[in-house]
Parts: sequence; C-alpha cells; structure tokens
Amino acid sequence: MDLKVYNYLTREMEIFEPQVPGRVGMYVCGPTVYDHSHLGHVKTYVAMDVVVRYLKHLGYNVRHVRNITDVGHLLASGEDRIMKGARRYQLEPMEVVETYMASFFADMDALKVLRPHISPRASGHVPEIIQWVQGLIERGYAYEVAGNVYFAVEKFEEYGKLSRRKLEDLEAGARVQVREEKHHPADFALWKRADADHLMRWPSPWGEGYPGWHIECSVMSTKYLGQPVDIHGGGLENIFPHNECEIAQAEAYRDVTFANYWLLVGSLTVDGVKMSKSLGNFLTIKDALQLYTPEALRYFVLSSHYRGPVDFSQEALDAAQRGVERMHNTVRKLRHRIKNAPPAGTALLSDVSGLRDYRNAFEVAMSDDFNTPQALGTLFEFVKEVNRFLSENAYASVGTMVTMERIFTDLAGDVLGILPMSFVEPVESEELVAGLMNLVLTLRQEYRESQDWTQSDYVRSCLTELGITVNDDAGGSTWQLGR
RNA sequence: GGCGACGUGGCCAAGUGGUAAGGCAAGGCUCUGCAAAAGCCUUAUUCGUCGGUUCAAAUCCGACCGUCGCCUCCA
Repeated sequence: MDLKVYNYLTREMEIFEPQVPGRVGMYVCGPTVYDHSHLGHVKTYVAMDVVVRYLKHLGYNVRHVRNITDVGHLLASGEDRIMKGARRYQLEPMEVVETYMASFFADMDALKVLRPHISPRASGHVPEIIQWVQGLIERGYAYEVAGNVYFAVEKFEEYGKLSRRKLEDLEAGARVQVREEKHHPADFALWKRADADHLMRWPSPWGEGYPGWHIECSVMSTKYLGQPVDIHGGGLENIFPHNECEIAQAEAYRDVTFANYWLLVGSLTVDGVKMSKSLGNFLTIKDALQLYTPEALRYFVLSSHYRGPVDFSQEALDAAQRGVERMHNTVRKLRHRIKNAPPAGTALLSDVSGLRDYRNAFEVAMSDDFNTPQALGTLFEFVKEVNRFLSENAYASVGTMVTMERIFTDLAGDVLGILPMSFVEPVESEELVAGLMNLVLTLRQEYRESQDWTQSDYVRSCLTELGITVNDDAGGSTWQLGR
C-alpha cells in the first residue's frame, strides 16, 4: 500500500517516495527554549511523532532530527527571547537554555514522544552558519550593512513558493516597520550585529554578532540529513516567514531543492482562539499533565487531523480522557484474561481470520496522509468487537486473545502511543499498604471473634507467603514486613 | 488590505461524486446481590445559506453569511 502525504509545497496529495528506498530523513523545526512548553507544542510534536512512528511501522529506517533554538530568535520588540528569560531569572543565557531544554525533553518524554536521533542546537553550529552566510554573500544573495547581514529576497526568484506569497503583496501590506538599511522590506537577517549589552556573541567576518533565526534550520538540516531532506515538518504557523526563509537560504546557497515533502501541523486554539502568552490563555504541558494522562492528551491531538486546527476545551479533553480509558479497559481485561487462562490453546482460525480487517483498515487510514481520526475509528470498532468476544466466550483460547492483544499493542501502542505498556499505577505504597493491612486485619479479626480459625489461619498464612508477619497479641493483631 | 483554512447530530470529529465512520454526552433494555465494566437499541432524510452542474453532491462550480489562522514573535 502506498503512503500518500499532503505536500504543502505542491498543495497536493503525493505518493511518498524517499530518495533512498527504505530510508527516510526527517527534519522538524523545534522549539525556542526560553520558557516551559505548552499545549501548542503537544499538538505539533505529538503529530510529528506519530508520523515518525508510522514510518517505522511501515519498515522505514527513519533518521529524525529536531533542532533546539537557543540563540537569535527575537521577540516582536526586537528583544532576544533567551536574553529576556535570562534577565527575568537573573541567569546566564545558557543557563536559561539548559533549564528549559531539560524541561522540554522531560515534557516530551512524559508524552511518549520518541526522542529524535539528533537534537542540534543553533549555538553549537555558529562556524557552519558563518560559512553559509559568507557563501550567500559570495553568490550575491546577501549583503552586509554595518555588521548586519541580510538575505536579499528579490534575488531569489522563488521566494514565497511555499507559503504562496508574492513579494509585491508583502510590500503592500507592510506592517513591518522598514529598517532603513534593508534593500527590500522583506529582506531578513542572516547575521545580526551584537550590541554592547548582548551577551550571546560570536566573532565573525562582520564583527561580533549572532545568527538570525532562520539560518540555523537550513544549516543543520543539510548538515545532518543532506540536501534535499526527504521530509521537513513543523507547525503551520511557521510557514511564513520561517519555512520560506529556510528554503531561500538553502536553495540559494546550493542549487538543490531544500526539502522534498513539507508536512505542516495545524495550530492549536483555546476556545476558538490561538493559544498565546499575550492572551494569557495558555496551559503548560506540566499543568495539563496534572489534569490528564499522557495517553489522553495524545488521543485528543490525534482525534483530529494533523493538518487541521484543534480547539482545546475542558469538555474535549474530558471526552478524550474517557475515550482512551474505554480502550484501556478492554486491553486491561484482555491482558488479565490472557494471564489467567490455561496455557494451552492456539488461535482459532474462525476467531482471528476477521481480525486482519482491522489492521488493514487502520493502515488504509494511516497511509492516507496519516488520517489518525479515521484510524482511531477503526480501533474503537475493534474495541467493541473484542468486548463482545470476551463477554461471549468465558473460555476463549489464549492464542486468539494474544492475537487481539497484539493488534492493540502494535497499532494503539507502537504507532499512536496511546496505550500504556503496563497498567500498573505507581502508588504511594506506604500509605496504601498500611490502609490495606488495616482492612485485612479488621476482616480477619471478625473471623477470630467468631472462632473461625480455618479462615483466620488461611489469611495469616497468605500474608506470610507475601512476606508479612502477623503477630496476634491480647490487644489485637499487629504486622510487619519480613520476620 | 493581501494570502489561506474551515463551517457535518447536544459536544468533538472522519468522510472530496453514489446515498452520513468513530469518540463523548443523553435515554431505554440486557447482564448483575449491590456497584462498576460490558453488550444491544435509540438520537443528522441530513452536512452554514441560496443558486447551479449531474441520473446522483456533505463532496464539483458560483454568490453570500459566519468563524479562525497567517501577513509581526510563536509549535
């Protein structure tokens, strides 16, 4: 079955064909680490994670690179994001980066987003960046003005091809305050002069400065994945100017396509409007994980198509939490039945022959531009089928049930990541054990008082087997671990 | 102003020419000592509105209404 993907570059569905059969290079624009990550990141990176997971499921050897932006990304005010964080928290800029990069990775791990193979940082690639900027100047695509180097968009004829923008339109709607030194208002910085109070600075042919925001992705994508890269992914809101600039830089630097397939993820909104700090309507991943399980958050994201927007609301998340629990109940029941069934029993052909259809339907959905909502639909039909089977067959064969369990593990688990490996909940054991022991000894005390020594001794010997010693004294029973 | 996306049952959401998946919620029934879980059934003659094309349209075309995104930092 062919995998079809919607390529933002052509705005068409295309059959996915990597350059080297069986191998896929994928670059995803990562976060700027100047604060804790929020739900918007969940949408983008969970969606991209499922793309990676499904490619692996199809047997591709995937090399996944996702950058960490730790320098050069400015706020609207012109202030550097990292610098702002550093000032706020009285830290070195790189301490800010370290803190929030660790926070980001912790959040992604919690959400079961597979780690990329390489997480390159912009600050670690300044020599390469300088080399590229020089190359662009030499080739006539860039010019220097007082320590700043700009990319001349007019020189790159295809500028705007990804976001379908025309230079004239950009100029006309110029809400961009035109910097006098730019040749064209849409020219963007490749290298910026560091002012006296700018802490992050590197020597360069144009004086001390730091890289512009867009250049790092072109450089690092090409460095680790070659040019062209098979897939370039990220959030749709970055299509302009960021992705557009990446293309311009890379394709002007060497006359080779930058990326073959552009997979862009729709934005997350909150109650209909985009989540943003200025609106104060954002929720950090850490906060969200206090309220919902990782599986529920993933299910929520995957219940709408990755290219479309998704609207966060408490009702939607509650529904996701309950929905994913319904699936978990079935898998839990299945695993419990497998564990407690007699070991004999191969799968009955009549029971499992129809199960292939669910796998196929799932793959048909996923191979159609990663249609996770439809894939989930088939999984829930499967949930119903398994529930029916289990309630109708008190003595189902282990083989049949294992076959069913494998479908959940492969599809809901490995591909979508919405199934926990184990349902054993981490518990505050000390308090719980004390409570349970109190309960057990209270019940046992009733046997003792009615002189039912058989039951009473049975309970005590069971506890002994579990490594718990019970001492019966005049004043009642006490217990201790060990003997 | 320019570019773009979207509008499907109470809520969320698939479905791009052949007669409306799935999840949540609600109601009824079954199972059940009770509870939970689960199963069965019910809930859109209809897909923003109005026209058009077609044997056939949620799906194509046009107009209009509405919502949102990008164009400035964002995942």
